[in-house]
Formats: sequence, C-alpha cells, structure tokens
Amino acid sequence: MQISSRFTVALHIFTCVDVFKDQYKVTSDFLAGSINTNPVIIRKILSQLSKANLITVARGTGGVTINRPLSEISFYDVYQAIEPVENGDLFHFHEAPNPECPVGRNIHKLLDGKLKSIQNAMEDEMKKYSLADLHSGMEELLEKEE
Amino acid sequence: MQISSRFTVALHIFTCVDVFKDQYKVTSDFLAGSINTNPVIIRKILSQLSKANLITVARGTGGVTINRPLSEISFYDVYQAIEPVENGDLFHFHEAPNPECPVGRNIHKLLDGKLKSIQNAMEDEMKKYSLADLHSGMEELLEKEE
DNA sequence: TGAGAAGTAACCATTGAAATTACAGCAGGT
DNA sequence: ACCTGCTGTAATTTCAATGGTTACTTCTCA
Repeated sequence: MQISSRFTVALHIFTCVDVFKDQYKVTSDFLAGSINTNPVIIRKILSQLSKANLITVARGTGGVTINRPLSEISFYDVYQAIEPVENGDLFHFHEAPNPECPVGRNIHKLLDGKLKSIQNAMEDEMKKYSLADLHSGMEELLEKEE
Repeated sequence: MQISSRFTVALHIFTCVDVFKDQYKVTSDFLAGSINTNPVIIRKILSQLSKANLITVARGTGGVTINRPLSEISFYDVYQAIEPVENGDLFHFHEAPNPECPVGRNIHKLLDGKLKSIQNAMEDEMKKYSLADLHSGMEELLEKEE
C-alpha cells in the first residue's frame, strides 16, 4: 500500500508555482501540463491546499499564489492538507476484535502506543523538510542542466 | 490513506500464538475467532508470514509455531512480510510527468531522496519494536485485568 | 459583455481490501 | 485404510478509494 500520488503531485504543484510564478500565470491547465494529468485533478488538490490556507487561488482571473514564506510550509503541512487520514491514524485495525478473547479485548491497548510512535517518527521527519528545500534543490538541478 | 489492517492482524496473530500456544492448538479458525474475521483471511496472512520464514504452519494436523525467538522478530520484519509495497516505495508518484517541463523532468531527482528519508524514519522506528515487547506488554495488561 | 479560469457535480474505470464459498490435499488417530 | 480436522488456494462478490473525464455554473477582469 502506498500513500496516494496526490501528496507528490501537491509538492510538484508548489515547485511549479515557485519556479514559474514570475514568467507565467500558473493555472490548473498549466500545472496539468507539467504533471501530465487532468486539470480537474489539479483543481481538487488546489482546493484542498487553499482550504488549509497554504495557497490562494484567484477566481475568475486564475493563478495560484503561496500564502507563506516557503520556509514556513513543511512537507507535513502539505501532507496534512492532502491526506484525509481517518482519525489521523496511519495504521488500520480490523474492526471489532472479540471482547471475550483476552488478546482481542487488549490488542488496542497493546499496540496503539507503539504504532503511534512509528507514525510520529514519519511525521516528524516530514516536518524537517520545507518548500524552501524544494526551491534550493530545484535551483541546483536546473543549474546542472546547463 | 491507511496501511492495511493485515499488518495489525498479523501482530494480533503473533500475540495469540504466544499467549495460547500451551493451552490450545492455534488454528486459523481459532485466530479468526479472536480477531473476528474469516479463517481464509487468516490463512492468507499466515501464508505470507510462513513464506517469510517467520512461522511454520503444520499441514494436516494444523497449528502455528513461531520460528525464531520473539526478540528476533521486529515489527519491521512483519511489515515487510505483509505489505507488498511496489518497489519498496511508500510514496506514489503520478506516472510520466512532462519531460519538456523543467520541473516535470526533475521532480523525481528533487523528491526521491527526501521521501526515502521519511520512509526510512518510519521503518527504523518499526525496527525498534519486537514481538518480545508484545509478550511483555500483554503480560502486564492481563495482570491488570485481575 | 465576453473570454478565460476556477468550482463542482456527476459519471466511469480500475484497483485493492476484505469477505465468503467451495474444494482439493495433507496428517494423525482410531 | 479411512475418517476427521485442518491448511492451501481458486473463484466470486462487495465495497471504497483513486484517478480520469465531461459538462456546467460562477467569477473576474479587460
């Protein structure tokens, strides 16, 4: 099982907006062209990002702007805006284990803390990266191309 | 998106085998009763675990035994046995970004390392927990019940 | 007011998870 | 040698989520 491509698409969107914001008006069609998908898919993701106050999408005229300095938007912020994780739990349990079994009625108490710490390890690492890292990383890559 | 319940079910299975191995023959029906699911689901998971050499399932007579000391089976071992992650990559990309776009043709180079480190953070944390922790944890919980 | 763009509803196809039924194959007890 | 209980596994079904697509409404600016 994988985390849906919407997360990496969102990072792709931010990178595009950052790179092209001065040369082009960055619209959903423009982004769909770079990512090679459908504009409606992009709009749905843009909608999630703007509900999380990370970006502003101009109605009518079109175009995306980023609401905060790049260094103040982490991968985790993007992840949270995009992934509708149930209860915020990464790990899924089989519902309704048997309460008459000593193991069944205690399995949550046994596992919850440990699983949470695994999830936290991942999320904490996500907090270490920001869109500013994407900015500098992309600059380097583009220089190398020349 | 969540990691499938097969992982937590597998941990539940190990706990049951450990707790009940001396009192009962632990069969797929027995396990299905504790977890409250279908025996065939259990057998599929048992099949994955035995292919990974973590357990042995007795044909004919039935019953599950764990192949190694509990302290030598980590959550990560179980996770790897259970989750058929494509290429081992936790994060999914949208296929075929536009190679004519400077961002599109560099997005993988830009993100791959960072995403890998996030995945590694999770997997490393998984390696910190073993079935021995489940054994001691469950003992504590059962004592409290009395 | 018209053009371009976002918002969104309504579909559809595909995929994977989980459940279920059915049956063949195996091993131990009698 | 057979019966019983259990595993292995195929086939099917249901359900939800993802991703794609079309179509239409709404908005803003020139």
